[in-house]
Amino acid sequence: MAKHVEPLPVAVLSRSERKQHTRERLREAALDLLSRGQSFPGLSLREVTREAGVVPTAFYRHFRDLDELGLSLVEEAGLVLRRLLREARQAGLPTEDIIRSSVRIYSAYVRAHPRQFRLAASERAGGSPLLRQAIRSEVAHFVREMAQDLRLLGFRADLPTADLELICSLVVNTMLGAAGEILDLPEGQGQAARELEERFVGQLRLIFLGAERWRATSASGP
Amino acid sequence: MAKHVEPLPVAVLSRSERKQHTRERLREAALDLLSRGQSFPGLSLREVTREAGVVPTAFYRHFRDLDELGLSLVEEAGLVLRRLLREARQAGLPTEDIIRSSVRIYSAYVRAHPRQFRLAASERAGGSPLLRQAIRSEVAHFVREMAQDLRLLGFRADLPTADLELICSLVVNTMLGAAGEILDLPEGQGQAARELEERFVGQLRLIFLGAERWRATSASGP
DNA sequence: GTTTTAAGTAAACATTTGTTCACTCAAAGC
DNA sequence: GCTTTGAGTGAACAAATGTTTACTTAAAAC
Repeated sequence: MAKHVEPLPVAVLSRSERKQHTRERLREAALDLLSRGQSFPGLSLREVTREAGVVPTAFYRHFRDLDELGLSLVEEAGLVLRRLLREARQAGLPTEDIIRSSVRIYSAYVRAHPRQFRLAASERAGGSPLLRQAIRSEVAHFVREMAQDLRLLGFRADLPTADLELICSLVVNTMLGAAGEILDLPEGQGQAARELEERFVGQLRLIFLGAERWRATSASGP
Repeated sequence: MAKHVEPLPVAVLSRSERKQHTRERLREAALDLLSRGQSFPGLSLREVTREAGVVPTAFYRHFRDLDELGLSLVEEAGLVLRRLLREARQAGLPTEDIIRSSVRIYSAYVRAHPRQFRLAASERAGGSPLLRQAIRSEVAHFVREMAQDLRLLGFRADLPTADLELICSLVVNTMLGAAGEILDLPEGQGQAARELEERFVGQLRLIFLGAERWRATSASGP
């Protein structure tokens, strides 16, 4: 008749700390379910609370409904994305083959944050209209930052910002598409992973090849 | 006390015709729900049968479960996609600005088959693993056909097929992404639609600019 | 030390879900 | 014409869903 295993030394936590902790558990639970093949509109509130080890009604102490939880997850995914950019910025430009090494780094980063990338990649087009819109807005934000970075790097300094953003938007679309496929690889498929990476490298190369020859659109003049 | 409105002159149909007809109603119902904001994993069997005007149990006379229905929808979407290619082939090359006019045609085609394109665009990354895989396979098929078409048109005749497919895969990714956004436009937003189209045209231009300069990968030699 | 507050619990609810079973009844097969 | 077949019905089920309502109980406020 073991009643209840005390999950953690709980007494040391303040009330608000405890609250934030279960809130986190709920978010984690949803993320786990999502990366276990579920998709967001297929989630149920009770499922999430069950996974979090919490009674269903406790959910309402933290979120109005599942959509609100989802939005907070999207926000976090946006942070993860932008952190990627920041790290890439600090790493500076590698010497040799910049695209290939970027893809390697990106690939590792995706695998290090599978749940956020799966969320971003798979609910970007599917899912509830609310989440979709939120993700689009995060992606747009990311694209703007990336374009700004290209500008700081002096890449195609002659182009107007809108053109740089057009290029970056293409890159990001390709990146997120690749993320979805990377995460679908049945782990340990080294060969398939390498082919995928090869294609990804090729596509980015193609894009930048186009970007180098790109001539400014007429949008900059009256 | 109106019992039941006789929906159609039913007596003239043979048994198998009637069966195929309700099967079609079920598929139509699912497509309608999907393009009304629902996503596939959020669909319920009863919901579909309700929309189709049929009792829930009738569903099992046509499909084992929702996944089977979904697969048949994906198959149809694949047909629609490939029909697009065939029509483009017959239309031949327009004289002036080939990319812009292609985008116009594509855009109209997407709006003419919104449900199939929404399915393809939104369940390609999200949704159930089964549907996702099926859609990926349809898309791959489409990419191969498109590459073959480029070959027949004499575009970059020097490149190996794998490279043409790499290019086409990039194009198709961009196309499907654009389809998702086109369908999300709150109808009547002419300005937004034009901006979207402009970006779409730009990205394709960029891709083909890169494709023209592309140099064959080393994969062709031993 | 007493009172207040609020995170989490427990029970109960009205719906909705997927699936079963036995049934009708009209077309198809003979 | 009689029999067989099978698409669609209707009732019933166990299970799961979202949400409300009243409750415990320990930290926070005084």
